[in-house]
Amino acid sequence: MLTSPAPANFFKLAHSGMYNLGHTLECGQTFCWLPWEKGYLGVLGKHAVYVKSGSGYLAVETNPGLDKANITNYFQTHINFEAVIQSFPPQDRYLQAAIARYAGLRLVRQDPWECLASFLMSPLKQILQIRQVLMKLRSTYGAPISSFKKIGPVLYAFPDIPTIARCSELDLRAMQMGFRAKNLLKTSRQLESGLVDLCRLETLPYEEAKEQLTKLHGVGVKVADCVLLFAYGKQEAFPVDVWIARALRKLYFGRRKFDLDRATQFSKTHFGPNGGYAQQYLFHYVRNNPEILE
DNA sequence: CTCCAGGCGCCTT
DNA sequence: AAGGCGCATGGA
Repeated sequence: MLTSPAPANFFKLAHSGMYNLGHTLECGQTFCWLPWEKGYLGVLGKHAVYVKSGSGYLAVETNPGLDKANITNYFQTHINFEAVIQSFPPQDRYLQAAIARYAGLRLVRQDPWECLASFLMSPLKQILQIRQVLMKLRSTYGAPISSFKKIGPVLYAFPDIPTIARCSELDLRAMQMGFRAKNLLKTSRQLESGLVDLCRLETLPYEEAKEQLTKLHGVGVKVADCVLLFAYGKQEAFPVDVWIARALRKLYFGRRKFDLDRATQFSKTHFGPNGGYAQQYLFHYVRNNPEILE
């Protein structure tokens, strides 16, 4: 019997406000989407996904197994995006410039384990290298996925916690992750032992969820904030990395004393409860226009 | 060649 | 409590 191409399901996700897929999928919140034809090719759970922009909607093509709720949850097409943008201080010319330049950059809602493992790779590594490490991890330890695209890259699911936990540190180092191998391995084993329950964090307020995440080896406040923002939708999470620290210092603090606590406090009073969204705009803005910080 | 990358844990004072 | 230091690897 001849194998026919895997069937595909189609979804149309309407959204209000702008939605720029390029800015959204290449701003550094996620690492494994591939530009493909006129959209992006990626994986949600165990399923291949192809997404492209329409006028006022996202057109999504998947192989069977994902329903519309799964996909909507990832792309967050249901949120009131205009309200988020309008919650920011109108007199902040830097943030407003970032919002204008990268209009339609959205936060998505990632799988917590994949997001956590991804940002465990981030310390002292460039985004390009993070992508490469994660792609190699997927193709080595992830389950291959049948794509509905006749021609295209082979896709792999993100390896689950037990799969990583069974690896040795040397196995993981072979993925070029260097000293981060121990952090990923130890965290996977801590999660398997039940030290932290990633599912339960969904129900906890921001501060308590952060306390849980930072119990994991290799997870400090920055990585925890990324996971809280990008996987749990805690929009008050404000990850302070080298770029954001530079931006805040240069653009907002002037000669005032700067440290992590002051930065966090500033994010609350200046940007408000959607500070994480502002952070991602500023991050993408200064990273792509570093002359702003000169 | 040197410098730096979406930091963190651990060790000193 | 606060500050210093090493860490793997590769791109610029």
